[in-house]
Amino acid sequence: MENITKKKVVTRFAPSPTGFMHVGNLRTALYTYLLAKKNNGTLILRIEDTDKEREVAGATEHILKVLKWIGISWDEGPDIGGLNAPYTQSERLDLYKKYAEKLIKYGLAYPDPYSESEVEEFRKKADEEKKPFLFREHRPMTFEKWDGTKPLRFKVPELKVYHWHDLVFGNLSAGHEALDDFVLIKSDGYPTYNFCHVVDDIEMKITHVIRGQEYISSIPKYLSLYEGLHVDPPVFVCLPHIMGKDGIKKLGKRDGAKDSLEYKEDGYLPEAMVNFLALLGWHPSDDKEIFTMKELIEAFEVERIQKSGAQWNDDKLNWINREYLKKLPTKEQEEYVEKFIPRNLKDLHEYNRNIINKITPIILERIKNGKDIIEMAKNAELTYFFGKPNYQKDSLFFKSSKISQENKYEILSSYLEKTISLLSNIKDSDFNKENVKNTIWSYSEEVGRGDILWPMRYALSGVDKSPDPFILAEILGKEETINRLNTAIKILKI
RNA sequence: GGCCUUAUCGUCUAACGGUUAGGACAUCGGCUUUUCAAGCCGGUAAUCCGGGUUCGAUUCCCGGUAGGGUCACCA
Repeated sequence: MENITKKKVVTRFAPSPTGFMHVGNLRTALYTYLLAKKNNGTLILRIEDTDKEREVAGATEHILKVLKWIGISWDEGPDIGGLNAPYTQSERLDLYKKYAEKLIKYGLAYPDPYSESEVEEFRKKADEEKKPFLFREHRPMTFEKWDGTKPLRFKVPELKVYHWHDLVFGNLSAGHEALDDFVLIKSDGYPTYNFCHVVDDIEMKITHVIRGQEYISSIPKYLSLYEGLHVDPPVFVCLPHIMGKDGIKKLGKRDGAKDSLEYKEDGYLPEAMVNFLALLGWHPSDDKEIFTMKELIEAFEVERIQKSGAQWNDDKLNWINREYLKKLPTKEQEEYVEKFIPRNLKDLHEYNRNIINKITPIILERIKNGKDIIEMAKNAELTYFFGKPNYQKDSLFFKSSKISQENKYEILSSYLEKTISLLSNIKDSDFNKENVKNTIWSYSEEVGRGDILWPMRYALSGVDKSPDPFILAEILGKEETINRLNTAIKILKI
Protein backbone atom coordinates (compact mmCIF):
# COMPACT_ATOMS: atom_id res chain seq x y z
CA MET A 1 0.00 0.00 0.00
CA GLU A 2 2.82 2.34 0.75
CA ASN A 3 4.04 1.71 -2.75
CA ILE A 4 0.91 3.21 -4.20
CA THR A 5 1.48 6.53 -2.57
CA LYS A 6 5.24 6.72 -2.65
CA LYS A 7 6.21 5.28 -6.00
CA LYS A 8 4.77 6.08 -9.37
CA VAL A 9 2.62 3.14 -10.28
CA VAL A 10 3.87 1.11 -13.21
CA THR A 11 1.82 -1.88 -14.08
CA ARG A 12 1.39 -4.22 -16.98
CA PHE A 13 -1.05 -6.43 -18.75
CA ALA A 14 0.79 -9.43 -20.11
CA PRO A 15 -1.29 -11.84 -22.14
CA SER A 16 -0.09 -14.86 -24.06
CA PRO A 17 -1.01 -15.10 -27.71
CA THR A 18 -2.31 -18.63 -27.34
CA GLY A 19 -5.83 -18.08 -28.59
CA PHE A 20 -8.70 -15.68 -28.25
CA MET A 21 -8.97 -13.41 -25.28
CA HIS A 22 -11.86 -14.37 -23.09
CA VAL A 23 -13.76 -12.18 -20.71
CA GLY A 24 -11.77 -13.29 -17.67
CA ASN A 25 -8.58 -11.95 -19.20
CA LEU A 26 -10.46 -8.87 -20.21
CA ARG A 27 -11.50 -8.14 -16.66
CA THR A 28 -7.90 -8.52 -15.53
CA ALA A 29 -6.90 -6.04 -18.21
CA LEU A 30 -9.62 -3.66 -17.09
CA TYR A 31 -8.63 -3.75 -13.43
CA THR A 32 -5.00 -3.27 -14.39
CA TYR A 33 -5.95 -0.29 -16.49
CA LEU A 34 -8.09 1.16 -13.72
CA LEU A 35 -5.34 0.78 -11.17
CA ALA A 36 -2.86 2.52 -13.45
CA LYS A 37 -5.20 5.35 -14.37
CA LYS A 38 -6.42 5.83 -10.83
CA ASN A 39 -2.85 6.48 -9.75
CA ASN A 40 -1.76 8.42 -12.81
CA GLY A 41 0.54 5.53 -13.47
CA THR A 42 1.85 3.75 -16.51
CA LEU A 43 0.31 0.73 -18.17
CA ILE A 44 2.58 -1.49 -20.21
CA LEU A 45 1.27 -4.06 -22.63
CA ARG A 46 3.63 -7.00 -22.90
CA ILE A 47 3.18 -10.05 -25.07
CA GLU A 48 4.31 -13.26 -23.43
CA ASP A 49 4.95 -15.52 -26.36
CA THR A 50 7.41 -18.01 -24.97
CA ASP A 51 5.30 -21.08 -25.55
CA LYS A 52 5.92 -21.57 -29.21
CA GLU A 53 3.86 -24.73 -29.35
CA ARG A 54 0.66 -23.18 -28.12
CA GLU A 55 1.08 -19.91 -29.92
CA VAL A 56 -1.75 -19.06 -32.27
CA ALA A 57 -1.20 -16.92 -35.33
CA GLY A 58 -3.06 -13.63 -35.16
CA ALA A 59 -3.69 -13.88 -31.44
CA THR A 60 -1.72 -10.75 -30.61
CA GLU A 61 -3.69 -8.70 -33.11
CA HIS A 62 -6.85 -10.14 -31.65
CA ILE A 63 -5.85 -9.10 -28.13
CA LEU A 64 -5.08 -5.57 -29.28
CA LYS A 65 -8.42 -5.43 -31.02
CA VAL A 66 -10.32 -6.50 -27.91
CA LEU A 67 -8.54 -3.95 -25.73
CA LYS A 68 -9.18 -1.16 -28.19
CA TRP A 69 -12.82 -2.11 -28.53
CA ILE A 70 -13.35 -1.94 -24.80
CA GLY A 71 -11.53 1.36 -24.51
CA ILE A 72 -8.37 0.31 -22.73
CA SER A 73 -5.26 2.14 -23.82
CA TRP A 74 -1.67 1.57 -22.82
CA ASP A 75 1.37 3.77 -22.54
CA GLU A 76 3.94 1.34 -23.83
CA GLY A 77 3.47 -1.75 -25.92
CA PRO A 78 4.46 -3.75 -28.97
CA ASP A 79 2.43 -1.56 -31.32
CA ILE A 80 3.55 1.81 -30.00
CA GLY A 81 6.96 1.08 -28.56
CA GLY A 82 8.40 2.84 -25.54
CA LEU A 83 11.44 3.17 -23.34
CA ASN A 84 11.40 -0.50 -22.42
CA ALA A 85 11.09 -1.93 -25.92
CA PRO A 86 10.82 -4.54 -27.17
CA TYR A 87 7.54 -5.63 -25.60
CA THR A 88 7.35 -9.10 -27.03
CA GLN A 89 9.21 -11.66 -24.99
CA SER A 90 10.52 -13.64 -27.93
CA GLU A 91 12.48 -10.52 -28.84
CA ARG A 92 14.04 -10.30 -25.40
CA LEU A 93 15.77 -13.67 -25.27
CA ASP A 94 19.25 -12.21 -24.72
CA LEU A 95 18.04 -10.49 -21.61
CA TYR A 96 16.76 -13.70 -20.06
CA LYS A 97 20.00 -15.39 -20.94
CA LYS A 98 21.90 -12.67 -19.14
CA TYR A 99 19.82 -13.17 -16.03
CA ALA A 100 20.21 -16.93 -16.30
CA GLU A 101 23.95 -16.60 -16.43
CA LYS A 102 23.87 -14.37 -13.42
CA LEU A 103 22.00 -17.07 -11.51
CA ILE A 104 24.45 -19.73 -12.68
CA LYS A 105 27.26 -17.55 -11.40
CA TYR A 106 25.52 -17.29 -8.03
CA GLY A 107 25.19 -21.07 -7.98
CA LEU A 108 21.44 -20.74 -8.15
CA ALA A 109 20.84 -22.38 -11.51
CA TYR A 110 21.80 -25.71 -12.93
CA PRO A 111 21.01 -27.91 -15.90
CA ASP A 112 18.40 -30.56 -15.31
CA PRO A 113 20.30 -33.86 -15.72
CA TYR A 114 17.21 -35.98 -16.29
CA SER A 115 15.36 -36.82 -19.43
CA GLU A 116 11.76 -35.82 -19.75
CA SER A 117 10.59 -39.35 -19.19
CA GLU A 118 12.68 -39.65 -16.05
CA VAL A 119 11.09 -36.53 -14.63
CA GLU A 120 7.76 -37.92 -15.64
CA GLU A 121 8.52 -41.02 -13.60
CA PHE A 122 9.29 -38.94 -10.52
CA ARG A 123 6.05 -37.13 -10.95
CA LYS A 124 4.07 -40.30 -11.36
CA LYS A 125 5.60 -41.79 -8.27
CA ALA A 126 4.81 -38.71 -6.20
CA ASP A 127 1.31 -38.83 -7.52
CA GLU A 128 0.89 -42.46 -6.53
CA GLU A 129 2.14 -41.68 -3.06
CA LYS A 130 -0.30 -38.79 -2.96
CA LYS A 131 2.52 -36.42 -2.33
CA PRO A 132 3.21 -33.17 -4.14
CA PHE A 133 5.86 -33.50 -6.80
CA LEU A 134 9.02 -31.64 -5.83
CA PHE A 135 11.88 -31.61 -8.24
CA ARG A 136 14.29 -30.37 -5.61
CA GLU A 137 14.11 -33.78 -3.95
CA HIS A 138 15.87 -35.09 -7.03
CA ARG A 139 18.36 -32.26 -7.28
CA PRO A 140 21.79 -33.54 -8.37
CA MET A 141 24.65 -33.25 -5.88
CA THR A 142 26.88 -31.50 -8.35
CA PHE A 143 25.88 -29.19 -11.18
CA GLU A 144 27.03 -29.80 -14.73
CA LYS A 145 27.93 -26.95 -17.01
CA TRP A 146 24.89 -25.74 -18.91
CA ASP A 147 25.24 -26.13 -22.66
CA GLY A 148 21.75 -24.98 -23.55
CA THR A 149 20.47 -28.39 -24.58
CA LYS A 150 19.04 -29.23 -21.18
CA PRO A 151 16.45 -27.25 -19.25
CA LEU A 152 18.03 -24.84 -16.81
CA ARG A 153 16.57 -25.02 -13.36
CA PHE A 154 16.50 -22.58 -10.50
CA LYS A 155 17.94 -23.74 -7.23
CA VAL A 156 15.78 -22.57 -4.36
CA PRO A 157 18.15 -20.40 -2.34
CA GLU A 158 16.61 -21.11 1.00
CA LEU A 159 13.75 -23.29 2.15
CA LYS A 160 11.59 -21.04 4.20
CA VAL A 161 8.06 -19.90 4.77
CA TYR A 162 7.34 -16.77 2.80
CA HIS A 163 4.93 -14.13 4.02
CA TRP A 164 3.72 -11.42 1.75
CA HIS A 165 0.95 -8.92 1.39
CA ASP A 166 -1.55 -9.02 -1.42
CA LEU A 167 -3.63 -5.92 -2.04
CA VAL A 168 -6.75 -8.02 -2.46
CA PHE A 169 -6.18 -11.10 -0.37
CA GLY A 170 -4.30 -9.46 2.45
CA ASN A 171 -1.54 -11.22 4.32
CA LEU A 172 -0.60 -14.49 2.69
CA SER A 173 1.94 -17.15 3.42
CA ALA A 174 2.91 -20.54 2.07
CA GLY A 175 4.68 -23.65 3.31
CA HIS A 176 7.90 -25.19 1.99
CA GLU A 177 5.89 -27.26 -0.45
CA ALA A 178 5.34 -24.14 -2.50
CA LEU A 179 9.03 -23.84 -3.20
CA ASP A 180 10.75 -25.88 -5.86
CA ASP A 181 13.51 -25.95 -8.44
CA PHE A 182 11.43 -24.78 -11.35
CA VAL A 183 12.61 -24.52 -14.92
CA LEU A 184 14.05 -21.17 -15.96
CA ILE A 185 14.95 -21.92 -19.56
CA LYS A 186 13.39 -24.73 -21.53
CA SER A 187 15.38 -27.03 -23.75
CA ASP A 188 14.08 -25.15 -26.78
CA GLY A 189 15.93 -22.08 -25.52
CA TYR A 190 12.83 -20.14 -24.53
CA PRO A 191 12.41 -19.06 -20.93
CA THR A 192 9.45 -20.17 -18.87
CA TYR A 193 6.81 -17.74 -17.73
CA ASN A 194 7.98 -18.22 -14.15
CA PHE A 195 11.34 -16.83 -15.05
CA CYS A 196 10.92 -14.26 -17.77
CA HIS A 197 7.95 -12.44 -16.34
CA VAL A 198 10.02 -11.77 -13.23
CA VAL A 199 12.93 -10.57 -15.33
CA ASP A 200 10.69 -8.31 -17.37
CA ASP A 201 8.92 -6.97 -14.33
CA ILE A 202 12.29 -6.08 -12.87
CA GLU A 203 13.62 -4.54 -16.07
CA MET A 204 10.42 -2.61 -16.74
CA LYS A 205 10.32 -1.45 -13.12
CA ILE A 206 6.84 -2.78 -12.60
CA THR A 207 5.47 -1.75 -9.21
CA HIS A 208 2.17 -3.65 -9.25
CA VAL A 209 1.59 -7.08 -10.67
CA ILE A 210 -2.07 -7.88 -11.24
CA ARG A 211 -3.19 -11.33 -12.29
CA GLY A 212 -5.61 -14.09 -11.50
CA GLN A 213 -5.59 -15.82 -8.15
CA GLU A 214 -4.37 -19.07 -9.70
CA TYR A 215 -0.95 -17.49 -9.33
CA ILE A 216 -1.12 -17.20 -5.58
CA SER A 217 0.39 -20.61 -5.05
CA SER A 218 3.26 -19.75 -7.38
CA ILE A 219 4.16 -16.49 -5.73
CA PRO A 220 6.54 -18.06 -3.20
CA LYS A 221 8.53 -19.31 -6.19
CA TYR A 222 8.75 -15.79 -7.56
CA LEU A 223 9.66 -14.48 -4.14
CA SER A 224 12.55 -16.93 -3.95
CA LEU A 225 13.63 -15.87 -7.41
CA TYR A 226 13.55 -12.18 -6.49
CA GLU A 227 15.60 -13.09 -3.46
CA GLY A 228 18.11 -15.00 -5.56
CA LEU A 229 18.37 -11.99 -7.84
CA HIS A 230 18.66 -9.59 -4.89
CA VAL A 231 15.72 -7.50 -6.05
CA ASP A 232 12.72 -6.32 -4.06
CA PRO A 233 9.50 -7.85 -5.31
CA PRO A 234 6.66 -5.66 -6.59
CA VAL A 235 3.26 -5.31 -4.96
CA PHE A 236 1.07 -8.30 -5.74
CA VAL A 237 -2.56 -8.01 -6.61
CA CYS A 238 -4.41 -11.25 -7.20
CA LEU A 239 -7.89 -11.22 -8.64
CA PRO A 240 -10.58 -13.74 -7.74
CA HIS A 241 -11.82 -15.91 -10.55
CA ILE A 242 -14.89 -15.33 -12.58
CA MET A 243 -16.96 -18.45 -12.23
CA GLY A 244 -19.03 -20.04 -14.95
CA LYS A 245 -22.79 -19.93 -14.95
CA ASP A 246 -22.96 -23.02 -12.76
CA GLY A 247 -21.12 -21.00 -10.14
CA ILE A 248 -18.68 -23.80 -9.47
CA LYS A 249 -15.92 -23.85 -12.01
CA LYS A 250 -13.73 -20.95 -12.87
CA LEU A 251 -14.52 -19.45 -16.20
CA GLY A 252 -11.96 -20.69 -18.65
CA LYS A 253 -11.75 -21.43 -22.33
CA ARG A 254 -12.24 -25.10 -21.64
CA ASP A 255 -15.51 -24.43 -19.86
CA GLY A 256 -16.95 -22.41 -22.67
CA ALA A 257 -15.75 -18.94 -21.72
CA LYS A 258 -16.48 -16.88 -24.75
CA ASP A 259 -14.21 -14.85 -26.91
CA SER A 260 -14.62 -11.23 -25.85
CA LEU A 261 -15.26 -10.23 -29.44
CA GLU A 262 -18.26 -12.50 -29.53
CA TYR A 263 -19.93 -10.09 -27.17
CA LYS A 264 -19.17 -7.32 -29.58
CA GLU A 265 -20.74 -9.30 -32.39
CA ASP A 266 -23.78 -10.06 -30.26
CA GLY A 267 -24.39 -6.38 -29.82
CA TYR A 268 -22.99 -5.66 -26.39
CA LEU A 269 -21.71 -2.13 -26.17
CA PRO A 270 -18.14 -1.75 -24.94
CA GLU A 271 -19.31 0.67 -22.23
CA ALA A 272 -21.75 -1.94 -20.97
CA MET A 273 -19.10 -4.61 -20.98
CA VAL A 274 -16.71 -2.41 -19.03
CA ASN A 275 -19.40 -1.55 -16.53
CA PHE A 276 -20.46 -5.15 -16.07
CA LEU A 277 -16.93 -6.48 -15.77
CA ALA A 278 -15.99 -3.78 -13.30
CA LEU A 279 -18.87 -4.74 -11.04
CA LEU A 280 -18.07 -8.42 -11.30
CA GLY A 281 -15.78 -8.64 -8.32
CA TRP A 282 -15.54 -5.01 -7.36
CA HIS A 283 -17.98 -2.69 -5.67
CA PRO A 284 -17.91 1.04 -5.08
CA SER A 285 -18.41 2.49 -1.64
CA ASP A 286 -21.94 3.54 -2.53
CA ASP A 287 -24.71 1.80 -4.46
CA LYS A 288 -23.99 3.32 -7.82
CA GLU A 289 -24.46 0.80 -10.62
CA ILE A 290 -23.87 2.61 -13.88
CA PHE A 291 -20.37 3.90 -14.49
CA THR A 292 -18.56 5.44 -17.39
CA MET A 293 -14.90 4.52 -17.70
CA LYS A 294 -14.02 7.93 -16.32
CA GLU A 295 -16.24 7.44 -13.31
CA LEU A 296 -14.77 4.01 -12.78
CA ILE A 297 -11.26 5.38 -12.71
CA GLU A 298 -12.44 7.91 -10.20
CA ALA A 299 -14.19 5.41 -7.94
CA PHE A 300 -11.89 2.43 -8.31
CA GLU A 301 -10.15 1.16 -5.20
CA VAL A 302 -8.20 -2.09 -5.26
CA GLU A 303 -9.07 -2.61 -1.62
CA ARG A 304 -12.70 -3.00 -2.59
CA ILE A 305 -12.07 -5.92 -4.92
CA GLN A 306 -13.78 -9.07 -3.66
CA LYS A 307 -11.88 -12.07 -2.44
CA SER A 308 -14.34 -14.70 -3.56
CA GLY A 309 -15.12 -15.62 -7.12
CA ALA A 310 -18.08 -14.06 -8.87
CA GLN A 311 -20.45 -15.94 -11.06
CA TRP A 312 -20.97 -14.78 -14.60
CA ASN A 313 -24.47 -13.35 -14.94
CA ASP A 314 -25.94 -12.82 -18.38
CA ASP A 315 -29.07 -11.24 -16.94
CA LYS A 316 -27.15 -8.45 -15.34
CA LEU A 317 -25.01 -7.92 -18.41
CA ASN A 318 -28.18 -7.66 -20.49
CA TRP A 319 -29.67 -5.19 -18.09
CA ILE A 320 -26.59 -3.00 -18.17
CA ASN A 321 -26.39 -3.24 -21.93
CA ARG A 322 -30.00 -2.05 -22.14
CA GLU A 323 -29.21 0.88 -19.92
CA TYR A 324 -26.47 1.94 -22.30
CA LEU A 325 -28.53 1.25 -25.38
CA LYS A 326 -31.20 3.60 -24.05
CA LYS A 327 -28.64 6.33 -23.51
CA LEU A 328 -27.12 6.13 -26.97
CA PRO A 329 -27.66 9.14 -29.25
CA THR A 330 -30.50 8.54 -31.70
CA LYS A 331 -28.18 8.32 -34.67
CA GLU A 332 -26.15 5.57 -33.04
CA GLN A 333 -29.26 3.71 -31.96
CA GLU A 334 -30.40 3.69 -35.55
CA GLU A 335 -27.07 2.40 -36.77
CA TYR A 336 -27.15 -0.26 -34.12
CA VAL A 337 -30.58 -1.51 -35.11
CA GLU A 338 -29.74 -1.32 -38.79
CA LYS A 339 -26.71 -3.51 -38.22
CA PHE A 340 -28.75 -6.35 -36.79
CA ILE A 341 -31.73 -6.27 -39.12
CA PRO A 342 -31.27 -9.31 -41.31
CA ARG A 343 -30.58 -8.78 -44.98
CA ASN A 344 -33.69 -10.58 -46.14
CA LEU A 345 -35.87 -8.07 -44.32
CA LYS A 346 -34.07 -5.10 -45.77
CA ASP A 347 -34.57 -6.60 -49.19
CA LEU A 348 -38.30 -6.84 -48.56
CA HIS A 349 -38.47 -3.18 -47.88
CA GLU A 350 -41.03 -1.71 -50.24
CA TYR A 351 -42.55 1.47 -49.08
CA ASN A 352 -40.31 3.54 -46.88
CA ARG A 353 -36.62 4.04 -47.00
CA ASN A 354 -36.49 5.50 -43.51
CA ILE A 355 -38.26 2.62 -41.90
CA ILE A 356 -35.35 1.59 -39.72
CA ASN A 357 -35.08 5.00 -38.17
CA LYS A 358 -38.76 4.92 -37.40
CA ILE A 359 -38.82 1.51 -35.81
CA THR A 360 -35.63 1.99 -33.83
CA PRO A 361 -37.34 3.28 -30.67
CA ILE A 362 -39.84 0.46 -30.54
CA ILE A 363 -37.19 -2.15 -31.21
CA LEU A 364 -34.98 -0.74 -28.50
CA GLU A 365 -37.83 -1.11 -26.04
CA ARG A 366 -37.93 -4.79 -26.74
CA ILE A 367 -34.31 -5.88 -26.81
CA LYS A 368 -31.35 -6.33 -24.53
CA ASN A 369 -28.77 -6.91 -27.22
CA GLY A 370 -28.34 -7.30 -30.94
CA LYS A 371 -29.08 -10.99 -30.87
CA ASP A 372 -32.59 -10.15 -29.74
CA ILE A 373 -33.19 -8.24 -32.95
CA ILE A 374 -32.18 -11.25 -34.97
CA GLU A 375 -34.45 -13.34 -32.80
CA MET A 376 -37.36 -10.95 -33.33
CA ALA A 377 -36.81 -11.09 -37.05
CA LYS A 378 -36.82 -14.86 -36.91
CA ASN A 379 -40.15 -14.81 -35.09
CA ALA A 380 -41.67 -12.55 -37.72
CA GLU A 381 -42.06 -9.78 -35.16
CA LEU A 382 -40.50 -7.33 -37.56
CA THR A 383 -41.48 -8.57 -40.96
CA TYR A 384 -44.60 -6.44 -41.29
CA PHE A 385 -42.53 -3.29 -41.21
CA PHE A 386 -40.70 -4.33 -44.29
CA GLY A 387 -43.30 -6.12 -46.36
CA LYS A 388 -46.98 -6.85 -46.44
CA PRO A 389 -48.38 -8.72 -43.48
CA ASN A 390 -49.52 -12.22 -43.97
CA TYR A 391 -53.05 -12.27 -42.61
CA GLN A 392 -54.71 -15.25 -41.04
CA LYS A 393 -58.37 -14.53 -41.24
CA ASP A 394 -59.36 -17.02 -38.63
CA SER A 395 -56.65 -16.54 -36.10
CA LEU A 396 -57.05 -12.92 -35.38
CA PHE A 397 -60.44 -11.53 -35.47
CA PHE A 398 -61.73 -14.17 -33.16
CA LYS A 399 -59.70 -12.81 -30.36
CA SER A 400 -61.41 -9.48 -30.34
CA SER A 401 -64.77 -10.61 -29.90
CA LYS A 402 -67.81 -10.43 -27.95
CA ILE A 403 -69.36 -10.09 -31.37
CA SER A 404 -71.92 -12.76 -32.15
CA GLN A 405 -70.67 -15.62 -34.26
CA GLU A 406 -72.97 -15.48 -37.30
CA ASN A 407 -72.19 -12.11 -38.75
CA LYS A 408 -68.99 -11.19 -37.01
CA TYR A 409 -66.97 -10.75 -40.20
CA GLU A 410 -69.49 -8.24 -41.42
CA ILE A 411 -69.52 -6.41 -38.16
CA LEU A 412 -65.76 -6.28 -38.06
CA SER A 413 -65.67 -5.04 -41.62
CA SER A 414 -67.97 -2.22 -40.72
CA TYR A 415 -65.76 -1.33 -37.76
CA LEU A 416 -62.74 -1.25 -39.98
CA GLU A 417 -64.53 0.81 -42.57
CA LYS A 418 -65.48 3.32 -39.95
CA THR A 419 -61.92 3.35 -38.73
CA ILE A 420 -60.72 4.09 -42.23
CA SER A 421 -63.15 6.90 -42.66
CA LEU A 422 -62.08 8.46 -39.40
CA LEU A 423 -58.42 8.17 -40.25
CA SER A 424 -58.97 9.60 -43.70
CA ASN A 425 -59.87 12.87 -42.10
CA ILE A 426 -56.39 13.30 -40.71
CA LYS A 427 -54.12 15.38 -42.87
CA ASP A 428 -51.13 13.48 -44.23
CA SER A 429 -48.73 15.72 -42.39
CA ASP A 430 -50.58 15.26 -39.10
CA PHE A 431 -50.70 11.52 -39.28
CA ASN A 432 -48.89 10.70 -36.06
CA LYS A 433 -49.68 8.43 -33.17
CA GLU A 434 -51.29 11.11 -31.01
CA ASN A 435 -53.65 12.23 -33.72
CA VAL A 436 -54.46 8.69 -34.73
CA LYS A 437 -55.27 7.84 -31.16
CA ASN A 438 -57.35 10.94 -30.59
CA THR A 439 -59.26 10.35 -33.77
CA ILE A 440 -60.12 6.76 -33.00
CA TRP A 441 -60.43 6.87 -29.26
CA SER A 442 -63.97 8.01 -28.61
CA TYR A 443 -65.26 5.71 -31.34
CA SER A 444 -63.44 2.79 -29.81
CA GLU A 445 -64.78 3.64 -26.39
CA GLU A 446 -68.25 3.70 -27.80
CA VAL A 447 -68.05 0.33 -29.49
CA GLY A 448 -65.68 -1.35 -27.08
CA ARG A 449 -62.01 -0.63 -27.28
CA GLY A 450 -60.92 -4.14 -28.01
CA ASP A 451 -63.28 -4.54 -30.89
CA ILE A 452 -61.81 -1.56 -32.65
CA LEU A 453 -58.22 -1.55 -31.54
CA TRP A 454 -57.42 -5.23 -31.83
CA PRO A 455 -58.56 -5.65 -35.43
CA MET A 456 -56.85 -2.45 -36.40
CA ARG A 457 -53.61 -3.54 -34.84
CA TYR A 458 -53.84 -6.90 -36.48
CA ALA A 459 -54.69 -5.40 -39.83
CA LEU A 460 -51.54 -3.34 -39.63
CA SER A 461 -49.21 -6.03 -38.34
CA GLY A 462 -50.68 -9.40 -39.18
CA VAL A 463 -49.24 -10.90 -36.01
CA ASP A 464 -50.45 -11.58 -32.49
CA LYS A 465 -47.79 -9.56 -30.78
CA SER A 466 -46.84 -6.10 -31.89
CA PRO A 467 -46.59 -2.51 -30.72
CA ASP A 468 -49.85 -0.62 -30.30
CA PRO A 469 -51.92 0.32 -33.38
CA PHE A 470 -51.25 4.04 -33.05
CA ILE A 471 -47.50 3.89 -33.33
CA LEU A 472 -47.90 1.27 -36.02
CA ALA A 473 -50.08 3.64 -38.02
CA GLU A 474 -47.57 6.43 -37.60
CA ILE A 475 -44.69 4.29 -38.76
CA LEU A 476 -46.57 2.91 -41.74
CA GLY A 477 -47.92 6.29 -42.76
CA LYS A 478 -51.43 7.21 -43.74
CA GLU A 479 -51.47 5.63 -47.15
CA GLU A 480 -50.08 2.28 -46.10
CA THR A 481 -52.24 2.21 -42.99
CA ILE A 482 -55.40 2.65 -44.97
CA ASN A 483 -54.17 0.19 -47.53
CA ARG A 484 -53.72 -2.47 -44.93
CA LEU A 485 -57.06 -1.79 -43.34
CA ASN A 486 -58.66 -2.20 -46.73
CA THR A 487 -56.81 -5.41 -47.33
CA ALA A 488 -58.08 -6.73 -44.04
CA ILE A 489 -61.62 -5.86 -45.03
CA LYS A 490 -61.17 -7.69 -48.30
CA ILE A 491 -60.04 -10.78 -46.48
CA LEU A 492 -62.98 -10.59 -44.14
CA LYS A 493 -65.32 -10.52 -47.06
CA ILE A 494 -63.94 -13.59 -48.74
C1' G B 1 -3.15 -36.41 -0.94
C1' G B 2 0.13 -31.74 0.39
C1' C B 3 0.02 -26.54 0.31
C1' C B 4 -2.84 -22.03 -0.34
C1' U B 5 -7.48 -19.72 -0.12
C1' U B 6 -12.83 -18.40 0.18
C1' A B 7 -17.90 -18.29 2.66
C1' U B 8 -24.40 -12.44 3.47
C1' C B 9 -31.01 -13.23 -0.56
C1' G B 10 -31.15 -17.65 -6.74
C1' U B 11 -26.94 -14.05 -8.62
C1' C B 12 -23.55 -9.54 -7.95
C1' U B 13 -22.92 -7.29 -3.41
C1' A B 14 -23.46 -3.19 1.21
C1' A B 15 -23.12 -2.90 6.39
C1' C B 16 -16.37 1.85 12.57
C1' G B 17 -18.73 -4.82 17.09
C1' G B 18 -24.93 -2.07 18.17
C1' U B 19 -29.07 -1.49 11.21
C1' U B 20 -36.36 -3.46 11.07
C1' A B 21 -29.22 -6.89 7.68
C1' G B 22 -29.34 -2.08 2.64
C1' G B 23 -29.00 -1.87 -2.94
C1' A B 24 -28.98 -4.02 -7.93
C1' C B 25 -30.20 -8.16 -11.41
C1' A B 26 -33.53 -12.15 -11.62
C1' U B 27 -38.33 -13.72 -9.78
C1' C B 28 -43.46 -12.89 -8.12
C1' G B 29 -47.79 -9.48 -7.69
C1' G B 30 -50.35 -4.82 -8.91
C1' C B 31 -51.12 -0.43 -11.99
C1' U B 32 -51.00 0.87 -17.20
C1' U B 33 -52.09 -1.35 -22.06
C1' U B 34 -57.99 -5.67 -24.38
C1' U B 35 -51.65 -7.98 -27.77
C1' C B 36 -46.26 -7.77 -26.89
C1' A B 37 -42.67 -4.77 -24.80
C1' A B 38 -41.49 -0.71 -21.92
C1' G B 39 -42.66 2.19 -17.64
C1' C B 40 -44.33 2.94 -12.50
C1' C B 41 -45.47 0.76 -7.60
C1' G B 42 -45.04 -3.25 -4.28
C1' G B 43 -43.75 -8.35 -2.38
C1' U B 44 -40.88 -13.00 -1.45
C1' A B 45 -35.88 -13.97 -0.46
C1' A B 46 -29.56 -14.17 2.90
C1' U B 47 -25.41 -13.71 7.36
C1' C B 48 -22.76 -22.27 6.17
C1' C B 49 -22.43 -25.03 11.17
C1' G B 50 -20.34 -25.34 16.22
C1' G B 51 -17.61 -23.20 19.93
C1' G B 52 -15.28 -19.03 22.14
C1' U B 53 -14.08 -13.28 23.13
C1' U B 54 -17.76 -9.40 24.32
C1' C B 55 -23.05 -6.16 27.67
C1' G B 56 -23.65 -7.13 22.35
C1' A B 57 -21.18 -10.72 16.93
C1' U B 58 -22.59 -10.78 9.63
C1' U B 59 -18.22 -8.38 11.56
C1' C B 60 -12.78 -10.67 15.91
C1' C B 61 -10.48 -15.83 17.30
C1' C B 62 -10.57 -21.33 16.99
C1' G B 63 -12.62 -25.80 14.96
C1' G B 64 -15.71 -28.17 11.48
C1' U B 65 -18.27 -28.25 6.74
C1' A B 66 -18.61 -26.88 1.82
C1' G B 67 -16.45 -24.49 -2.42
C1' G B 68 -12.25 -22.72 -5.31
C1' G B 69 -6.99 -22.66 -6.70
C1' U B 70 -2.34 -25.07 -7.26
C1' C B 71 1.32 -29.03 -7.19
C1' A B 72 4.30 -28.64 -16.04
C1' C B 73 10.36 -27.97 -20.30
C1' C B 74 1.58 -23.83 -19.90
C1' A B 75 0.97 -19.23 -18.88
